[in-house]
Amino acid sequence: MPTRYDPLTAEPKWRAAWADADLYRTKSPEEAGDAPKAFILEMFPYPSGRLHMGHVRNYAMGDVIARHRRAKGHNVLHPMGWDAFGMPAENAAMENKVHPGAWTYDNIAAMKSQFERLGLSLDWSREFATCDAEYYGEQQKLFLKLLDKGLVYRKASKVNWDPVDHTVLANEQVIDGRGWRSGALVEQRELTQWFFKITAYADDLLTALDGLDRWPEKVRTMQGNWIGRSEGLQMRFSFDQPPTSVPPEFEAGIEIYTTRPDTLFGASFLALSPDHPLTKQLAQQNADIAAFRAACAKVGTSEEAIEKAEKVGIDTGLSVSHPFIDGKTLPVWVANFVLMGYGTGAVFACPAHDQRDLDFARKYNLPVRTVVLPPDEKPGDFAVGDTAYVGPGTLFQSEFLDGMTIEAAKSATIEKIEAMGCGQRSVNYRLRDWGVSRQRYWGCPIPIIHCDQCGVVPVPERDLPVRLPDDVSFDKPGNPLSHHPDWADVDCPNCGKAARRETDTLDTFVDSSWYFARFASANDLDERAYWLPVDQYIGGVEHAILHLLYSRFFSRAMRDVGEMDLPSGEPFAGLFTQGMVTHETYRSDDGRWVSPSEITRDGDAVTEISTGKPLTVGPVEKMSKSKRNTIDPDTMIETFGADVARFFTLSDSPPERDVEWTQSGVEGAARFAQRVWSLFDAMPEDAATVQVSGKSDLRKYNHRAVAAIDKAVEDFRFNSAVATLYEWVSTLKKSEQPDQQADRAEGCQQLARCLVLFMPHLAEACWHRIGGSGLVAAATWPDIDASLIVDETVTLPIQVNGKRRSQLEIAKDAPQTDIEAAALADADAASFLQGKTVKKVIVVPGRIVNIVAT
RNA sequence: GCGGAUGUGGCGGAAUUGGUAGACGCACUGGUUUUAGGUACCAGCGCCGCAAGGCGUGGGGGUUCGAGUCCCUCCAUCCGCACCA
Repeated sequence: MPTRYDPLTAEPKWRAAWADADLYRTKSPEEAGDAPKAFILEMFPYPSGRLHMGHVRNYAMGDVIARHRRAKGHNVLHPMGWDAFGMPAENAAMENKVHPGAWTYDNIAAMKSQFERLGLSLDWSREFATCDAEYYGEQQKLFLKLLDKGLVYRKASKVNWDPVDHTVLANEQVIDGRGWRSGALVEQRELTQWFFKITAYADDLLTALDGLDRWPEKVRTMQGNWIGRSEGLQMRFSFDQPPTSVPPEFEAGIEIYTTRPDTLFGASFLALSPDHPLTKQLAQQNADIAAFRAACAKVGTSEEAIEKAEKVGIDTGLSVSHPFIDGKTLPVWVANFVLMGYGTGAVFACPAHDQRDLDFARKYNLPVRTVVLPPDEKPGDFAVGDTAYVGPGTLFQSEFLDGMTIEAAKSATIEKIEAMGCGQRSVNYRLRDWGVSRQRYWGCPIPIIHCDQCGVVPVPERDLPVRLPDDVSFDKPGNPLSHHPDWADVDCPNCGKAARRETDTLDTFVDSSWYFARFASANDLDERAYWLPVDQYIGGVEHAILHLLYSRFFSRAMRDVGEMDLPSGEPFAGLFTQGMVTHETYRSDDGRWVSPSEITRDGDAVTEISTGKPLTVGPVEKMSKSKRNTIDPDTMIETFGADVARFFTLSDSPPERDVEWTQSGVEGAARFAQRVWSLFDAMPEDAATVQVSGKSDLRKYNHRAVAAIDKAVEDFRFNSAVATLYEWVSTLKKSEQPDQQADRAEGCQQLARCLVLFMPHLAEACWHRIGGSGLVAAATWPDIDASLIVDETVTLPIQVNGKRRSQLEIAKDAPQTDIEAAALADADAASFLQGKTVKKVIVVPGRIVNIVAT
């Protein structure tokens, strides 16, 4: 009597069995012996309180890898924790009058129970939350070590101020001029902030990208662009004015940076940023310049502003001397398109060969002088109109550079400037130092005390961790720590006088920049050198720049302060970025978004259940609360079981691409689960003990299926592995002949051990059903008999003039002449050769035969 | 503007050393069983054509005995960065 598999009763039972067996506990290096280590890590979640399908997909992928490695004899570290500091907890505190800590730990408890229902092979013994004082205390120690090493510093700087969240944002957190969380237009403010000196590693962070061969090309490119290295010349233009007209600090001249020193003879003016120190000085004496600066500040950094920003400027009245042309002077302008944050905040403009400079020159009638001659142009004829020439060519109208290529001219110019002593070859990066001060409560306190006498004093190690106070109020905007009545009041550790704690906390990206190292050295074991780097890291591509770059910086910084034995400084040897889980959207006539749980579908027609009215089916989009197109993992688990939910997220699309959640697709996965069960349910109860030999077609198929799944998992082609599982189950179900039963039993033994990566509970039930010993979750990967993978005979397609016409069965090692003869003798092929002369027969052994005839 | 990817049936996708295009799943069609329905099982399913056959991997061109795969070119979509000198 066939039975049905009931995941709701089976899944908790097998999870309990795994827990009893303590299967997923990480072994120490000593216990592991010669077994290779495998640190498999998925980006740890923010404890929002609810798991979403994106989590399920992410952790299902990591679980496949972890289980695969474990089955292949690796010592696996597969931990989980919580990225627990951040704004949502404070928002909850403001809205619901709950303490951020209580809110966070409640969420963690709720999410952990959801996690447990998924049946992931995680070692929870290393769990921590970044808001645990033990964790952030260690982070404070790290901060002080980096401070000591000069990798942390304080400076007054213009910052991105989020007027809604009342906090500072890193450049990376400003998207289109708006705060990445609040969406509010960001303002510029001048504050004293703590910075991590990520630029100290700019060059290494860039060049080391080449070595990250198990990272997606896309991520490496994005990081490369973000770091943005450029090579050029930094040089000084001296003023030709009498000294009195120039502010004293700038008497030496104006420093500029350029990547096109070859165009120096085409220079027509200098342009200063509105925020350049010289501009500020001049603004104090010149009302027009002051007004111009004010106008630029108002434009801000909003999307539209930059989009339309016309190039505007103002003449300072100053002029500088051209370094190579005696008596030639260049006017100095202030221009809105020059950024203070890049290079020196001042440029020389060569309008003929730079579009921005050209736009500006045309507007203000400044000279345009060409110095690079395109190939095929004659010196007399060549001129630029409204489009600058930026292509290749040779130098002309440039004295000693005439006739040189651009590259040669760059070098020659730099050498000459260096010889003249007014500049040098220089490398510039787009990357800025990382501002980490945040005016928030729910973050890691910066372990610093400000003393009127002693200045900035680190909190002594014995006083760490600097704990967050519990008694805080959120009724005022801004930082609750600075509103606290006495938390900040301390005695200076140096002189003992009354002093004040730093009330800023660290950017939460700091918390996630080294958590992997904490996992590696949990339980007071210093196993960092053993476990690091992470062998396989898996997470969303949205972290391609920030989190991954900061982590790479931190690993280097920690290495350099002796916190981590990781010579390369690379924390993640392998990185995989998975796609999102998407769903159709539904909208009612009156514009409401309608949840998938509130609809019925008949073919293409979708109806809202409550109103009975038709809905418009919108585009497939990332699951989000705002579009109401989310599917709740809990509901799925209660309906189909965790295995089916996990399986579906891996089955339909390649893992790096988005997967569309569909009801019918999930039902297909659920049907598959039942088919698997019915296969095993029809097997003898001792099928797991059957041993076979021989070379039947079914045995060959079984062993090839194992090999195919092995390879697909290895290559992150989970959807292909799933396809093989489907096919394999169908093949085994059809193998009903009496003489196939032993081989079928072997296939089932192997299938259970492959399936356990994807549907661990079901695989366990199947394994048990056929009398498998122990737990299949603890079983080793099936051995493959290599002799079964290769065929003695092969089926070769026969092509005539490149089109497949027939096929032939022939011994694998048949000589080419035999194959050729067999192909020419083939009746089907012959019918296509009538009236033609065979010119040539191409035999690719084991692949194909192609008869060329005319 | 710069950089990166992607483009294959009605849909998601497979084909990963240049060698049988469309595996597997979804949807759909027909059938069997049971039934109130779902379930389960069998068969079919790129396009044109009665067939023989022809045509087919975004468009066009090329290399090759042979191209989804390599080269050139154009188009479309998505993602990232964006006044970086």
